[in-house]
Amino acid sequence: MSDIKGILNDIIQEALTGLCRDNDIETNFPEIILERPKRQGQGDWATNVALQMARNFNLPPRELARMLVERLPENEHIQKVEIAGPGFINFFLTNRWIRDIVGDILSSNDAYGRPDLGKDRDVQVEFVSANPTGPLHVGHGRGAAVGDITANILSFAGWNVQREYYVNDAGLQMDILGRSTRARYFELAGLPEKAPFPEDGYKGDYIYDLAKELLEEKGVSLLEMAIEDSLSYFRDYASGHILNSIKKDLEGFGVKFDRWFSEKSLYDNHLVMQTVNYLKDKGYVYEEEGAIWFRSTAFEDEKDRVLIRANGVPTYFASDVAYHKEKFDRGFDRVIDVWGADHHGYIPRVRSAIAALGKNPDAFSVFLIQFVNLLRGGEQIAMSTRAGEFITLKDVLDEVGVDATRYFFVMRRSDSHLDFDLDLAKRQSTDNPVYYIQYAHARICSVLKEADTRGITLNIEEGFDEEALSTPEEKRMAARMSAFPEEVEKAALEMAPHVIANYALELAGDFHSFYNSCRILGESDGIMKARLFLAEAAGILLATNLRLLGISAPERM
RNA sequence: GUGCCUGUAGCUCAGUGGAUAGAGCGCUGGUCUCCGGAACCAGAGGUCGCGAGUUCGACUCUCGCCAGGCACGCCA
Repeated sequence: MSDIKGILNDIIQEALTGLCRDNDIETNFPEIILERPKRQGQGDWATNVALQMARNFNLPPRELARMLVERLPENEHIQKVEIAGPGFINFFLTNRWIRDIVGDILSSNDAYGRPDLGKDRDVQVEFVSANPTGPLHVGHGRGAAVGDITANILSFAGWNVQREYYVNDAGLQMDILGRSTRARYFELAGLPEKAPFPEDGYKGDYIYDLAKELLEEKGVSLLEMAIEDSLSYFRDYASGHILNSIKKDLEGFGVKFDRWFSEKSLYDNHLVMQTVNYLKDKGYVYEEEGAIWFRSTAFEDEKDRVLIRANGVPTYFASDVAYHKEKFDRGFDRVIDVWGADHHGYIPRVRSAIAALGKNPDAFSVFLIQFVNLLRGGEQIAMSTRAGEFITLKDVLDEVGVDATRYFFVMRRSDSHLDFDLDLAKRQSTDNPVYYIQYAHARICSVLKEADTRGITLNIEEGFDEEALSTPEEKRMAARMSAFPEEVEKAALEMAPHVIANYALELAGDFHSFYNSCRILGESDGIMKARLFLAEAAGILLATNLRLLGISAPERM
């Protein structure tokens, strides 16, 4: 491996330690910070260590920098070292690192840049988890994309990832769904007065569709059914069908879950009551005004929470506590929930419950997803879930396609609002970042293919002349490629898929600049091969990024 | 009222203690005899919401304001 940063770090460390010893200064100095200067003329790498240490030495930073530079040993990677600005030390490298980085990428291929953060530990990512009471809307789509891509990144980073969807198929909402469907069925059968539509019912057209299906399948036979039987029949029929279409939508979006976990199963297996009793045994439960409370204020919540209502019905929170106990009992080292940002107030009580259950709340993290603002031609599209008027995920997928939809959902930090412009997303032009990235990949494939048809053979084992790569565009792209391991590590640690989305866009931009200013085929053999290897490495990296994003990497467009 | 998130170029956003704050779109002006012009280059455009503080150094950390969003149920 070529770890130029590590090499520089060692050299500086050594010089600094020596300098400290000679001057009777403590050698427990802070970590040496090395970064890539943004500006040209400031070298390939730079350190501010002289600025940080100047006080310890009681010297002006520039003077300390000079003393440090004098002590730096010769190294094949280093061309020259300069002191700049207030006391930065800038390193100008020989081209050796470019050969190393390109060689690494070509030999590691799609494994290049894999950080071993997970060390094969188990992590569960639970996301989407929309109630089966209606189709997935755009907000769920963002959660789906963020969850799925985060899972991809964690998996790439060495975690053993399980994707799970929590199905809220128990409770009051299900009954309302059943009554809504039943009311529409009676309405279509011409008897609306016999089953009035519930006040808080689901008004979307999809309920009519379900009722129509039932009329076609079962005729009017359900009109005669006793009310208790018919309610559960309509409820199960509606939730079952809606869940199926949710599964189909997600599949069409390229999102595949390892497990669909039913809330109802928690009740069927008595896990909810067992969990409440467990907390009771530990002394975190008390009764007041007829309800059973969890003493979450013993941990980090601002008020205690009801587990069992006065009417004997458990709250949603009760089953959620049971669910999280179940998750940890399955042995995950980390548990990640992806929620809509409107649920943020819920975090302290769940963390409290996890702590009360004797689990480590720091092994649990919640990933909040902010709202999506859907635009068309710059104008916001008005939506109302209550009135059943909203754009569904499927609508968006049908209109703009999977690749662009996935990209747009993760191009911004998850905790900030997202403007999603449908017109921009489906535009197949330079404005659209997805096509920009895919186009770079296709171009690379095209050049490599053209090289092949011209009978040019490439074998990285034979190496190439890195001195043939001399333009700023080539170095810029190579530097970007060498930064990929840090970027993917950052994306994994911070669970930040937008880091990958941005990186891919920047690398694509570097490639387009390079391609435009550097002729490849037809140049002298040394230059041509060096550039072909460079392009091939960029292609591998673009493909890796697109794979992490779950976006296709076309060879032709 | 309390808590959380956000405030950076005309617009949408990157940037979690370093040098002259970046990118895309939009605007202005350029670039192909040639490997894919769905591309590239250049220019204009900023009191980083406001004000203090910490620091050699602050868009970044702390505190206080201002503005927008969200949450504060025996709803889910």
